[in-house]
Amino acid sequence: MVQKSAGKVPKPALRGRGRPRAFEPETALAQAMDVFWSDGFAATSLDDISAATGLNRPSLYGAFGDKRALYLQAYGQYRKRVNESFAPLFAAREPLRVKLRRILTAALDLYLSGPDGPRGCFTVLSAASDVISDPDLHTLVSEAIESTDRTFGRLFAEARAAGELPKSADSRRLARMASATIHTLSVRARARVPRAEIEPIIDDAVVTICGADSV
Amino acid sequence: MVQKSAGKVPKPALRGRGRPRAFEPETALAQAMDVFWSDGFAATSLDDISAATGLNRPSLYGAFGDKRALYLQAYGQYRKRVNESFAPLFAAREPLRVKLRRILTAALDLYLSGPDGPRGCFTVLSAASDVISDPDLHTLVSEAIESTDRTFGRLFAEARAAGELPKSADSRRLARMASATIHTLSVRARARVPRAEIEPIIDDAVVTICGADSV
DNA sequence: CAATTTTTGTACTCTCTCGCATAGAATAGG
DNA sequence: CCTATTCTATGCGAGAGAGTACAAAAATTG
Repeated sequence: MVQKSAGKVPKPALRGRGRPRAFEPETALAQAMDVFWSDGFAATSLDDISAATGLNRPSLYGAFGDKRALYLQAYGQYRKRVNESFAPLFAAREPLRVKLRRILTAALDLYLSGPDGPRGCFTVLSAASDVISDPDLHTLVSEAIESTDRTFGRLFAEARAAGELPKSADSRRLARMASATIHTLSVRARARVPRAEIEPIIDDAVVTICGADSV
Repeated sequence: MVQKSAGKVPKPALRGRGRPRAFEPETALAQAMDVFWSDGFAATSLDDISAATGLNRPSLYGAFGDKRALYLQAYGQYRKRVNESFAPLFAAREPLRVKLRRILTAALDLYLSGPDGPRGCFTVLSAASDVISDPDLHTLVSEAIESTDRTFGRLFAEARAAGELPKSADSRRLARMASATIHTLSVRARARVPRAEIEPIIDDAVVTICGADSV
């Protein structure tokens, strides 16, 4: 079996004694993530992942452990990638109103993306999964939710300090509302609500959080 | 096998020719709903449902059809029951602020309830499920989301007509925000966020929608 | 080149699960 | 009382799925 990705050669660095891996774990994990993200933990078989990655099951076990461990690592990679791709949007030097709109629109783009239709937010899906009763996944998901709240909270706190929000603004409260927007975007995207019906929600959130000013 | 419910005797009305049912379909459906609601479609086996209802699989097939049909009917019953239990809250003659708080609190109560920990909203779970690609379930879930939006929309339109909201209020926009609150409550409840950390979100929503007035 | 180590691929086992076939039980009609 | 009809219960069969054993392959080290 051969990994189904571009002909990237696995980094030869740090190779040990035996036969070298014929695949990049990062790539395989990304491909596994795609399947779990579409179908969820229970409905995804290791054969599905084997097909998606081009690896056979023993290689998957050798590299990642059992199905549960693989899911946790795939979800971990999702969080890492999402954090990396959103960080510049949060750090941008733009008016709050513009920045918030860009962030929410990027989230909607992400949730509507997918090879076989919209997939929503992997964190929301993981919370909905039956595996949420697993303590390790529960920890990851809780952290993800809190992290989103905190990241929005910092954004609004800084905006208030910069005079973009009234002094009376409660940054944690605004952050919870932004997170709520994220969650409703995910639910509606996954439910295949047409994009045109979802986009007004972004307007709602921007107006509610930043005020009904012009522009 | 005997149905595991209180000793309710099945209604003898409308019985046909052959051997009568030894169980009430409504009760069995409610028990099946409980299992699906906790674990989702894929992670629930018919043996799980058989154990929960006390019926054996052929009886389930005879009464409801296959697993997918059973899920659809269980979810249908969920919607029916939820609609029935929330209707009086929407119809109550109370100030909007009080009414909205009662509705959102009842939703949170529902989402935190469950024999084995909080379960969230069945509609959100169904949207997150892999079965959302099934056209029939997709239709039911879309209807449920729209129905919630519309019900809140009517509430706010009437409140505006009664002078409880400013004439400038956009009832559909406010309805989307109330639905977003519902969705974030579900996600956080299912993720086992402690109730005390979720409740402020209800305050946020009431303030955002009804204004920051006293009381 | 031989020995060692690690990965790969095939094939296997064991369990779970869906759906159904079939026989027995309970009821209504004649 | 006998037959037709409908439900219950045991259990089968085919298949999917998770995890692993084992041998072959590919690399490093001496």
